[in-house]
Amino acid sequence: MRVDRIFCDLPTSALQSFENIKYATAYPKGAVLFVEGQAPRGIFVLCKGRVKLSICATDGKTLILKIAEPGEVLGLSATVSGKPYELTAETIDPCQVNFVKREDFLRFLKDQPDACFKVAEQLSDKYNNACHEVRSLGLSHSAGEKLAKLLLEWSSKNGEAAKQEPRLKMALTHEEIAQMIGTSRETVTRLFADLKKRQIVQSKGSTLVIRNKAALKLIASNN
Amino acid sequence: MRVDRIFCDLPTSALQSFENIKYATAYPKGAVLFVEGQAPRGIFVLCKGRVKLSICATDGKTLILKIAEPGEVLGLSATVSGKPYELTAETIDPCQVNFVKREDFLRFLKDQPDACFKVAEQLSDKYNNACHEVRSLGLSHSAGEKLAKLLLEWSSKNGEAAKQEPRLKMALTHEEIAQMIGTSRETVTRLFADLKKRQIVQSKGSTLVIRNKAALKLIASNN
DNA sequence: TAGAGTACGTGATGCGGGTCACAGGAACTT
DNA sequence: AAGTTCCTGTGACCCGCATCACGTACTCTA
Repeated sequence: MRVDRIFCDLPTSALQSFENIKYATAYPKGAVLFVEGQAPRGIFVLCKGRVKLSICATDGKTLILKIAEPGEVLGLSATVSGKPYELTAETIDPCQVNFVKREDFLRFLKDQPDACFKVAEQLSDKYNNACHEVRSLGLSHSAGEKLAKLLLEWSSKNGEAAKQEPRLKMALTHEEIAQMIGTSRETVTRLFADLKKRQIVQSKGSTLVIRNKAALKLIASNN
Repeated sequence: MRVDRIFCDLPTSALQSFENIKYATAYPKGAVLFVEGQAPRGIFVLCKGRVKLSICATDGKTLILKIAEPGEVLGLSATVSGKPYELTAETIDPCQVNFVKREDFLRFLKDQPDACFKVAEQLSDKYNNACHEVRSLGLSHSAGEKLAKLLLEWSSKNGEAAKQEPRLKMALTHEEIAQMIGTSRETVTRLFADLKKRQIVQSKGSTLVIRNKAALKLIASNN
């Protein structure tokens, strides 16, 4: 039942030393694991619950980069490089987290080459995601396009991938969705209204049904 | 005279094995090292010259992420993770490059824990940069703000950091600058015109003089 | 059951900046 | 010296969407 999957296929000796340095912790909903700009204290392996990762500007404007799910390692790059956390992590569910102090973690990496390689892989993944984010922010123009992409991405995560009329429960407010695609709350509302009018989606209570996946893909790709 | 600085403070045994797997190569100006979407062939350690890193949309719109300088390792994350290159690398000077094949490099990492840690650090740095890019794309609004930031960044790299009237030679066209800050060529032209009219910068031939650094910082920060 | 707080829906308005179109300049070719 | 090609400058136009300013609905607490 290991949830810190990143290290789970390591030799047992390595697993053991990881067990020795980790602190199992629980956080309530709305807790802040770390804030952008802080000196790195260590890594947080998310075992249960979801964590919102965001950056924000001086004027309060916020951009949500992703919602982290169990299995992810948070604060990894800052901890490795020693530079400040580059984003803010805040729980949006009650969470179960394994924390490892920076010094302990660095020592662990020096001692366990296999773990070090795993970390490199993790970091590559994170970099990849960041590049996708850059692409969508820098090249996708219309807000509608980004919303369509987001909906498709969600539907593919929910195990509803295959169905041609995927359902997904909207766990986020319009405000938060707006912060994910870098637009305003009102625009998100209007976009949803438009999608409904065009019969592309349909909302039943708090779940959203994608009635016309093809049309949504058309909006997402290209113009 | 080691230019692949990332590995230069490794034990000599590690250095030696790196020497054995690297291919020293020269590229002319305008050569393409790799293209986004390609399967990773390996890493490119840039020793001399500059390389333009960009992503581009289906419609041809391009975003320049950065201009890599000697000492940087290109294609690292793709090579480590095995996923496709996430961006395109194209030389803009004649370049001297050390190439290492993916399999050789992975074996090298497995054998040399110290190198592996260095790589993790490198990846963290890259991730950091990507986060800054995301921040500037997602939160900085006006094109003017981004241009000001870019100019300040350049002036600080040129050893002209301290001077209060830094000079910098414009090696890029307006078109390329536009692609760096995600705007159109015409907007860049207009922004420069405006900065000149307001006596903030001044151009002498192909070099640009920043006459009012404070004003430029004001534009860059905040609004 | 009233009131407060938070999310949603929608019109009116205005600005940033993308796009088009064209006119000088500068630099390289033959 | 004339032609090509690439860069720069500038005006006109217009569209997406941020912002403001409401009104409505739903939930939570007292």
